[in-house]
Amino acid sequence: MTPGPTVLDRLLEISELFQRDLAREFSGTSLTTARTRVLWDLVHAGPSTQQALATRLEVSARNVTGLVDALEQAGYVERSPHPTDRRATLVTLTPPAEELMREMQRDHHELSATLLEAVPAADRDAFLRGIDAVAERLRGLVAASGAGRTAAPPIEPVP
Amino acid sequence: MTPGPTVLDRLLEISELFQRDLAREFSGTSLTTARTRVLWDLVHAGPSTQQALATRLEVSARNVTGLVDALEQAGYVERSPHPTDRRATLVTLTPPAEELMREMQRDHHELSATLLEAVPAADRDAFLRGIDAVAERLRGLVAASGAGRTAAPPIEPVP
DNA sequence: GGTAATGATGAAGTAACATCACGATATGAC
DNA sequence: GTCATATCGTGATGTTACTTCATCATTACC
Repeated sequence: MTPGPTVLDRLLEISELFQRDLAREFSGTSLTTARTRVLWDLVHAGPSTQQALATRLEVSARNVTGLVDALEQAGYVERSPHPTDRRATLVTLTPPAEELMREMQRDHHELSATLLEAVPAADRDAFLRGIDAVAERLRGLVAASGAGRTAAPPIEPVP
Repeated sequence: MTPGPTVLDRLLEISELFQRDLAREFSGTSLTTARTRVLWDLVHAGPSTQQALATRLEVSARNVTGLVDALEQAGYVERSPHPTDRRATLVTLTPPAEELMREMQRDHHELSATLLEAVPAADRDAFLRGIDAVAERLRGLVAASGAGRTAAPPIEPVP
């Protein structure tokens, strides 16, 4: 039906471009996508136990230990004993990391604006509605366990 | 300025949902995102040397060796000697893998249609123009080496 | 016909995950 | 109070996706 690239193609391309850009920005520093997710979460949630981080980031607690290890060693984050629970550790952003995150947020908004500027003024409202609609639909599909498959290998040839 | 989630937020969310869906579809099979990229490329490019795959997928030749190893073992792909260059190996999709890829393409188009259906009919044209515009702008930013940073850590605190 | 580029792979290393086992602590039942 | 049980962090171990570097064919060039 659709001749050229489909919506999906475009969206996937955009995804890929984001990842590529992200990765390149970090190359050279000790930051990575996964570690930055931790920082980003701490900005929004404030000092947290590793367990809380694991839950919110939807990764194993063991993995968080490793990520925090790296972030702590690079000075982005500090571990301190939890005031009431002696099993737990509180992870907190260091001041330089907080400053860095503020900068990231500025860049984030700036890029958002730049991207929106690229779409013709007359189309903007419709575009925003469209994005929201697509995001919501996709959210629904993903939640509905596999209803929406980006691609699906139902058979395993010659296993 | 913008109160709720920005365009960027939405786009990033969509990226994440895609990845999540993809990964879940593959869980249980021996397919992964990276391996599927190889299959996908072979569909479009036909039988290829590993070198060609490495170039097109923008990964190291060594990595391709590993990916093809896994795909070959699972029966998705076959290695054969290159007819004229005895150094090279030709990688070809097996018939079951070809069938699988056809199915994936069908699903791909179907999902694309489903997503587009989610946006109000009156907004569709503007939405498509918007997506294209954003993709192009982003492509430009990424190409212009770091002009568009999704996030940027210019300093390395306490290294 | 000898040197240089090229194709695939072994070796070794990193990052992001996962699971499992374990020790330290909290908590809730009795 | 005490004791079983659940929870928090981490060591050990394994997988996947990558990388670079070295090696070994083979091919291409002068």
